[in-house]
Amino acid sequence: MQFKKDVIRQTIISIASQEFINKGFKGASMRVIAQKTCVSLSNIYNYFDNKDQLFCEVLQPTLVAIGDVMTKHNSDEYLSLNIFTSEEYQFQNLNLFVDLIENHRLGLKLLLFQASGSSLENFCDEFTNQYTLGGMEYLKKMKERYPHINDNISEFFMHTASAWWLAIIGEIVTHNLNREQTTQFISEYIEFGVAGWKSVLKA
Amino acid sequence: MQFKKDVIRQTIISIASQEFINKGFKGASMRVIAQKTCVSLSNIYNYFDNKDQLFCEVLQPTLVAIGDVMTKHNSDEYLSLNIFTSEEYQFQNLNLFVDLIENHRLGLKLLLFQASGSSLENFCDEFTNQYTLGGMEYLKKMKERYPHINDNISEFFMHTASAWWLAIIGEIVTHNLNREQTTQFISEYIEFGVAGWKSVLKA
Amino acid sequence: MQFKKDVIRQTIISIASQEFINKGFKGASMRVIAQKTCVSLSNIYNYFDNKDQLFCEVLQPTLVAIGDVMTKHNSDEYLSLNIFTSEEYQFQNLNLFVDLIENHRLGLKLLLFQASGSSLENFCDEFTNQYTLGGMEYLKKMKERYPHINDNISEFFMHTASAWWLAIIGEIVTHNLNREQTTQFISEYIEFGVAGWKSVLKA
Amino acid sequence: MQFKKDVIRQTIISIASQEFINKGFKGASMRVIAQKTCVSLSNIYNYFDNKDQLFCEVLQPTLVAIGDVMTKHNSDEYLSLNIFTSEEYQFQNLNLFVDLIENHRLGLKLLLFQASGSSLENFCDEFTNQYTLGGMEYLKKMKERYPHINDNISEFFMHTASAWWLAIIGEIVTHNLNREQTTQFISEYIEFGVAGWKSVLKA
DNA sequence: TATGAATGAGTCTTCATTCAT
DNA sequence: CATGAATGAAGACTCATTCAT
Repeated sequence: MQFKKDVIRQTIISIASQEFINKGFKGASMRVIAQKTCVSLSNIYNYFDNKDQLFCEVLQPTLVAIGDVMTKHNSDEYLSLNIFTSEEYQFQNLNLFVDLIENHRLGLKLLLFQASGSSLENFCDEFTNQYTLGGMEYLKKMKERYPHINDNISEFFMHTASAWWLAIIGEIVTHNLNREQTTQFISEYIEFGVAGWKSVLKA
Repeated sequence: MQFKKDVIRQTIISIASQEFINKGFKGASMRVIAQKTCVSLSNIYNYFDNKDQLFCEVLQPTLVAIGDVMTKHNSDEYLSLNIFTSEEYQFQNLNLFVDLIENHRLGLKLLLFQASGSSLENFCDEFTNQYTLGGMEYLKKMKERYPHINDNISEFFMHTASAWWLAIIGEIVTHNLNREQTTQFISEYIEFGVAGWKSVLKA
Repeated sequence: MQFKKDVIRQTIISIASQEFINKGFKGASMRVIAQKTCVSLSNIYNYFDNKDQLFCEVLQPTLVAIGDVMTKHNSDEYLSLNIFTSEEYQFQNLNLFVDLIENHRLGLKLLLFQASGSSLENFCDEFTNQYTLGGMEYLKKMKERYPHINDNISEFFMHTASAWWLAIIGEIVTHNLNREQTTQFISEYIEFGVAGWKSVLKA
Repeated sequence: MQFKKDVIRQTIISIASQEFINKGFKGASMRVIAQKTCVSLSNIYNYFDNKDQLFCEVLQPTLVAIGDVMTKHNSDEYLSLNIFTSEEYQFQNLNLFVDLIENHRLGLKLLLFQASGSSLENFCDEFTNQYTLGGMEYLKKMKERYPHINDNISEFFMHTASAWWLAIIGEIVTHNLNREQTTQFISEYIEFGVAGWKSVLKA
């Protein structure tokens, strides 16, 4: 029973995911999702409270994964100037993002381009803002540890840099680059970014 | 009279544009557009056949501008190896895009992120495909004119390169970079691209 | 087991009662009742056939009590002119109603104001009609026993007199008068009514 | 055109009124109202924003009439002890209420018994509260003008007295008393009330 | 040109109820 | 006895669009 329930639940999520991808949050229809899942429309509401919650449920793994990446990315072990020279750091950071994209391609697509109208429609903006704040914090700590660096960075610049990452991800996801392509793509961007920051921080 | 008609028409387009930007094609409501324009709902249909056509009309200047850029970009005057070395070319090409973005920020935003559900929802894909074909054509002509270059370029590579531009534009548009920022941004990318192509074409 | 079953049954009835009071028959939801009772929705249907029956079950004690009052009220012991003079009668009659209201405040509220949509929605009307018929019967018997009274009473008048009582009850119940207030209230009305009937019957 | 619109509007209101009377606010269905009006469901929403607003619109004349009665009832001309002795006052006051009931029988029924679930469901309570406050004010002014009266009246008593009137109205309306019956009914109550207040105020 | 009226299909969601387990 | 799953009908309401005037 519980088994079957889980199966149906997953089926709904899966079908809904496709519908949301194809039609967007607004354009997707609960009726159609029900029909394609071969489930009565009302029965969907035994599994999910409403359309928005279904959408969030579809995106939950993606959101969790993003949270994980952010947590690791902001962890103390990165708090060193090695950021700009250590190949190891670059590699880890690279894999972090590549894995995220590889495993949550659809979710990221949804989140970035198809969430309009849902409660997650501002996720990207909020994410960028948080990421920006985190970046400013990080900068402050860096300055404490390495007093010679230039920390005169505008919040706007930081914001743009944050938005940058989302844009990169959006691009990769939009054009269905495979792992290899993604890796190369991102590694180039990391190179680019590291060089940029080095220059800016005068580190 | 004709004057007034045009004014109304433009007002509708203007308001509709805002609505589409804020709510997306699906989320925007003809009723709301009518109310905000202080025009009767049915009267809108004297100016535009239907919602989709209104959306297209909103985007027409943008589509035209994109077409122009493409035309110039593919015109014969660029059909020379100067592409990779001439600074003048780079500058022209750069301004072409910067102008496009500057003048059609909203339209591009609409086209790239809010067209889901409309007849233009596949515009980006189609555009990329066409651009890819155009690129392959261009490559062939180049090979005819400069036999020593390497034209062994996969269509996939060309496709990615095409998608690339749209992504860049999307990014700039999403984050509301101003002209100066945009210029710097794109010029860096052009540098990047030119170098890339030079290397790939062994030119 | 039977014990537990009864407990659950009573719990459902109790919760349902509150829901019906707050939302009315139509507005109350079986789902909500189930949730508040911490019982699965479908299990309610092991105890009650349907929403309407649950509603009736909630009201059963009230209906029984009303029936009792009516039975006593119409019993032979009252079949005497003492009705109009005996203080004892008045007192009994008074207590009958006060007890009814005291013990079935919620039920009466439900019956009078929240039964719309249920099979009991016409209870008050039917009750009034029956009460009217009973009154006419009573009048006939009285005439047989006390030929000198005037029995030329229209059914309409009797009907109004019947409706009267329900209205009084409704009022008391609506405004949550306590026992003391209720007693005074009703006793005044009884006084009023007795005087009225005395005059009408020329008794 | 405007004529037809008004006709339809009134038809909808009329049909809706019946439906609300028969089924209550919750029980009435917009679909059914549309069908009975021979109007498409969606067209109703060209006339009324939503079900609740339709309900309020149905009740508007009644609400206005109630407001008028209250205004007159609280006007300064009544601010005299004549209240308890003048036959003229009693007559005016009587007619005020009888007219209200005569002209707004259905509306009052709706308001008193069928508004559950609508935004007017608390109208009676609020009305009673306001009426109570007004009564206390009135009492104060009376005391200023006629210092010998007893103004030691609890707000609860005043509240009950206020609720009283609504109950009376409810009763008359519920049992469809005609004008003559209503007049007698209310005149009796006025007599009752005047006597009561005289006694309480020791006036 | 402009509009108010009208519509049918559609939206998401909730309903009371049933059934297999 | 209890439940989770399922359902069809219905809920209010919105949609883009049409049409007569």
